[in-house]
Amino acid sequence: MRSANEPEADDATLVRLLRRFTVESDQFTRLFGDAHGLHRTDMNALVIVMEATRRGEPITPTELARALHLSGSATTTVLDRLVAAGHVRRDRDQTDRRRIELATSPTAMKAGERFFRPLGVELSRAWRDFSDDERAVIARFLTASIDATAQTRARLSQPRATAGDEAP
Amino acid sequence: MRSANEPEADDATLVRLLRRFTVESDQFTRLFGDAHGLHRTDMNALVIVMEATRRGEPITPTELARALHLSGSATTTVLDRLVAAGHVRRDRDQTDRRRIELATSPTAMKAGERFFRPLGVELSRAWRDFSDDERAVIARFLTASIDATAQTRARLSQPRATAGDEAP
DNA sequence: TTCCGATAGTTCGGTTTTCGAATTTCTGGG
DNA sequence: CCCAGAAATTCGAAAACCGAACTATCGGAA
Repeated sequence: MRSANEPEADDATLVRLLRRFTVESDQFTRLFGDAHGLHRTDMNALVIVMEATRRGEPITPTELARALHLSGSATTTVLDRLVAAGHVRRDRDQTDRRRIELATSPTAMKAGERFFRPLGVELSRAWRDFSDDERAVIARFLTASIDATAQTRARLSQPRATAGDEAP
Repeated sequence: MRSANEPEADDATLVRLLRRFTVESDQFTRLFGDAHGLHRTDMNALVIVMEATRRGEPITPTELARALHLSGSATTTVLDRLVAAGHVRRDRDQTDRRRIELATSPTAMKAGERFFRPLGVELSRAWRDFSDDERAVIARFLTASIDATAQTRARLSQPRATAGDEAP
């Protein structure tokens, strides 16, 4: 289709574009936080709890702490803020009464949807001209990039053996 | 090329993949911060200063504060930390002696390159099978997504007129 | 059953980050 | 020369975060 007339997209260009997208995306979510009196950590926590709620697998404070790379005590205060603001509810697990299941309130869910809807609409508009084949290419690209990043991170965070042996 | 046998990539799927990439990318940079005793804000600041230095357009503390969405005083202490750690240098502008130009030290630059090199290598490996045409599609997709996000953000942060009029 | 170690979550005191309000130094015009 | 404004910093005060101690609960073992 379009080999000439198109700016060449070498590896460095793709990296640059991905970086620009991540910072732009970050700025957008920060806008939501500013509009609702939530700073970065609260935003991240709310998104994670929302995602878990929507998926039907409610998250616990300990799991949230791990996801946020935050201490347990700091996570408690984060949840205190979110609960005080009416965005999150703490539900005790009845089978194991030590555990607590976090749930997002319907109002917070609605607020989030209302805020992110315009972005979804605009993205859909920006993507409407991509064919199924092109979408498949893009999905393949993103999946490969995610896997490469996760794999490199796992390798760098676990500099166990340099080669060969695995099992004890 | 590949219409069947490929998982369908509708809008929701692409959004999900983009989100997964941003969080994965975030985790990776956080790993660098942990390895060098830098928390989130210091990392962000260092990356911004690095980018400006590499581009040959050194950034000032005020611009950095705006980029970080941070107050001026907080930015000063961030810079104090980065300077104390030997990562950043403050150079007074000679033509306007009020201003200060930030510059990253060569050691910090090298450390950053050494750390992010493995990721670049892995990404290049993950992307090596994409043709020039496919890369063009991906670049077009990313550019469109960046523009859509930036445009939506600008619109939501400036709810001036609902329709029609622009110029005074 | 009762006891004990482990687990989930919170509370508490202390350190680090961030902010808003001065303060200092410098520029550019009137 | 003088003054409004800009750039960066300093100075308390408020907020976020952490590590350790604490409470409540579960799951077995004696």
